[in-house]
Amino acid sequence: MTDLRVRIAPSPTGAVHLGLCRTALFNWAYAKKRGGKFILRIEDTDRTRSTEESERAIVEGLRWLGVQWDEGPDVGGPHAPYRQSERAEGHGKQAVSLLGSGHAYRCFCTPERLAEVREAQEAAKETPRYDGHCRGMDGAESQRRADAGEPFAIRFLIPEGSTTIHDLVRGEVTFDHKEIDDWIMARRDGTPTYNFVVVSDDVAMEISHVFRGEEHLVNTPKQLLLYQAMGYEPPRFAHLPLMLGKDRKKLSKRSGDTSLGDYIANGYPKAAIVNFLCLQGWALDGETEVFDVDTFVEHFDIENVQKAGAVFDIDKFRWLSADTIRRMDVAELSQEVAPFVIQAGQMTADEIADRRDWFQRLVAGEQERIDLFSEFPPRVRPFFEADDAVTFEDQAEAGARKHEGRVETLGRFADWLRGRDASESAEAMAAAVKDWVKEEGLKFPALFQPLRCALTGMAGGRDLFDCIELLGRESALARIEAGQKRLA
RNA sequence: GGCCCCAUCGUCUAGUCAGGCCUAGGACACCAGGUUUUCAUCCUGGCGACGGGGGUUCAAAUCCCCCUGGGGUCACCA
Repeated sequence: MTDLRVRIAPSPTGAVHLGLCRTALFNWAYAKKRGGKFILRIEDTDRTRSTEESERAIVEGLRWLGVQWDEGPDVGGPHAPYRQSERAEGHGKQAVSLLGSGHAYRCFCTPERLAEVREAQEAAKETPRYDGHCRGMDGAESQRRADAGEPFAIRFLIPEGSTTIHDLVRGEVTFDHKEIDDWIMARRDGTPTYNFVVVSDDVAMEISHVFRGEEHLVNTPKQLLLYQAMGYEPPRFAHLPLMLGKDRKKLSKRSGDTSLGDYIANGYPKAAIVNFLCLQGWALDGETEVFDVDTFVEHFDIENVQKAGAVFDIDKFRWLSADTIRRMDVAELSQEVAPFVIQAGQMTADEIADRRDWFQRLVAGEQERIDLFSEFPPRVRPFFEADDAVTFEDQAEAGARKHEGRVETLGRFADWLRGRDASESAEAMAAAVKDWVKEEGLKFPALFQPLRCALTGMAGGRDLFDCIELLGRESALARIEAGQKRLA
């Protein structure tokens, strides 16, 4: 049996799309489970659109996700180089040999002529396709014109017949060759095109399985024919269902954020991103929604991949994020949330380190209240405001003002608080205050709403005695005093 | 439009390949209760689907055909 080798071959032409991430995850998991190799190859055949920056983003993004490649442009490997633009030599030789064997031919048609043909076909409501103008050209003439320096592209000659794909998720799919154009393998400038290099490089890198998005299904017969022409055994193919937007069309920027970077910036935990992506087109057992990446690797099989497209459900993604956050331990969550706090200018990295316990306590109180890391800073804003300038949100202030004796109640509470042992825990205080409220003949909201407003300016949130402890008694008392004035 | 793919709750899906265990299971969302100092968490319950029509069969969500619907693709992009 030949070695199991899979690859992901992204083109570095933009942000790291979630679809790429999912395809990478599926390929990687498949290889990992079976002891195969996972290869990263940069498909930069489009020199004008490819950028180094994008390549860097892909390498960083996929690495962040946790998929590790055994061979790639950054780590090298036995089949280097792993950047297609650096493999031109092999491509050129193959094109020439295909020309010699009659599987390909020179096409001297100008882009202008091709455009005219296409326009005429469209006007006649025909399917646009190459009209085969140069297909039957005499070999000698072709050679003569080439020698004379006339520019030409190289087209692959599609023979008569049909091709059947044995797709691992879709079964057999047959294409009549009449439907396939004599496609261009090499442009007039000599550079090879995708359908050509992808086959050439997959052969060179001994790729055994090609798992990619469904949009590539119709390319597959072209590639299969090329494998045949070159005399190589093709890999096994599997076409993954597309990830769809709310509009049920291929997920694109129109329907929302599509790049990995967007979700990282929005504070989705890595585990949630991975988990969610795994659920797009695949399910563990239909019952278990939450699982880690090791479990995914353990259970993933290409045969169990869904055929129908999967609509990207942001609500479920968000829920998965929230669930992941709730299950983290506080130290870990603190670390994840710290960059967002720093970015918001609330604390510096040093301050976070110096006040580690305080910070973790701050985080612990929000663990069940945030769905995304990015939601943390706005929720703890009051803890970074001046005691006499806490931002009162409308709802909080309105709630506080409902209570007639609010100013007096706050005053009496302040007195009560001053009388408590300064080292008393928040838990003990919370218990004690209930008795006090009863003694005072108050209802809970009559104290808690004005108090919460004075302390945090918010209508809801963590336990108030937790707030007091976080603030420190002095600051808490200052806020109550300021609140008495502001709520008068 | 041609070709190709697909079709279970609004969404992600289990069940389909090996027809009966399915009066179709889980999750998100939504609704209603409960817990709670608020918010949130959490718990309980509810709503909710085999696109339609023909077959095959004792029996079909599962097999076959047609229709309908959705998607992909038709570049000297990948």
